[in-house]
Amino acid sequence: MAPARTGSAGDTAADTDLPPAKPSLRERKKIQTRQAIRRTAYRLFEEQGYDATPVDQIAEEAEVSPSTVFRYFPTKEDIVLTDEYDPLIEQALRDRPPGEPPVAALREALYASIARIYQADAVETLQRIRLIREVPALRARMSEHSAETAWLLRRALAERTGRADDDLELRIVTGAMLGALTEAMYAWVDTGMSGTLEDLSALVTRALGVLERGLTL
Amino acid sequence: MAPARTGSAGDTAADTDLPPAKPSLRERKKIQTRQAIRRTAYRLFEEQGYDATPVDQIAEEAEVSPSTVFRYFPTKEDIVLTDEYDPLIEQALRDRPPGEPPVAALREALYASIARIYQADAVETLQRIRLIREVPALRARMSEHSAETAWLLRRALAERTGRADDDLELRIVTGAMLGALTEAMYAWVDTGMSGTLEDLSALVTRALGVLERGLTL
DNA sequence: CTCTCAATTGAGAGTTACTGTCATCAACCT
DNA sequence: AGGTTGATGACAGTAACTCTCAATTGAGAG
Repeated sequence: MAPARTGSAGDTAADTDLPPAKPSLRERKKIQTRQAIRRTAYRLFEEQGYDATPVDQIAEEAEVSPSTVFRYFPTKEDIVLTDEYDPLIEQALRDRPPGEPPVAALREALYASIARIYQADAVETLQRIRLIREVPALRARMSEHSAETAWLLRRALAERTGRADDDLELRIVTGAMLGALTEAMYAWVDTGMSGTLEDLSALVTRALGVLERGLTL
Repeated sequence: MAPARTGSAGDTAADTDLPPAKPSLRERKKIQTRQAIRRTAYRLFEEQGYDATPVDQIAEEAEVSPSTVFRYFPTKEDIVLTDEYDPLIEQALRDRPPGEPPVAALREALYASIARIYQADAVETLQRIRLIREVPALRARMSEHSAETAWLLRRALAERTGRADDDLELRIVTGAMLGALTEAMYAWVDTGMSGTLEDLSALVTRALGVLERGLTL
């Protein structure tokens, strides 16, 4: 559910490959506001807990009106859940050689993506994952989000296998992958997620390994 | 998330195997009220849609106060989502011979359970599934519920494999299974779920087959 | 049968997440 | 500078809950 890069600039002539050229004052202000809201929210969630933090308070401390908060994030949950990872994973998956078997391709694509996401903002990423894990409402919405990721994944796999994208086997494969990876992620959080990046990659390897071995124990 | 069989009678002496003996006037009224609310709600959801049906209206047409509705179902979503399937599946899984490999055991357990659930109230079951599929809020909560089912499944598999119930491989296996099965169920609904029971069983077979074959396509 | 106790219920007030409208104000374009 | 457009804030409204308290009703004792 990426924010779809708020309209305007670039993309008209040859793709210059430098979108962060100078997004116009307006755009910059929007980004600032968005960041202010999210940062304030994360801080308050940390201090008081998610449920105990009303949107009005977030608005007040972020120096915007409640209306504005809802303009930027349709729901309170979205403040935590909105991300731009999906296109990243999708791209990484497309970059894999066509011959590669699906599970292997996904594994490699994930390695690349995880590293990137993690580097972008490690602290906030961890905070996010912890929140998602601990707040039921967020966990619920998250798995909804996963369903969309599954769909995207399916389309990518459909392309590389030449199957229809509503193919049953394909659906099952992506469903299983997502299920396994989600579980692996939660397991990672349970371990205290201290080792961070390496551990997470190792978990992904083990998870996909189990799948490849036909779920034998 | 079974309602835990509302307290009182039976179970004190030898288990007489007839719990529906005579649950006392009070208990019977409670069951009636619960049914009235749920039935009314399902009817209204059918007529007007889930989102367009306020709890107050359900209360009014079910001849109870709004407070009472919330006493019986903590959230509006629970009116649709509350079920008692989990213990059923758990039992069916425990009834399988200990030597059987996990995936096969689950398959057989599911066959038995699906048949039972379906026979209990086919119409309402279909209505439920359709609602869960179509209303985002319900889908989200449902996957939350699945997480609990996964945990239960994990405990059962932990027992029969002698592994710890927080074993990583075990988590991954159950996660993958649930993911695959959920996807299969949605696929079933997508096909118009006309063939109903047989089709569903066939889908389960195919889903678990894919898992056993290591997600090869 | 009645009296007491505990559980169930309904009424009402309050909180919070959202939605929609409208006037204001600031950035963009000419 | 001046008109247009997009962002913002104030406000009113809805609906899902939550809490509290008083009235009712079934359960069990005498």
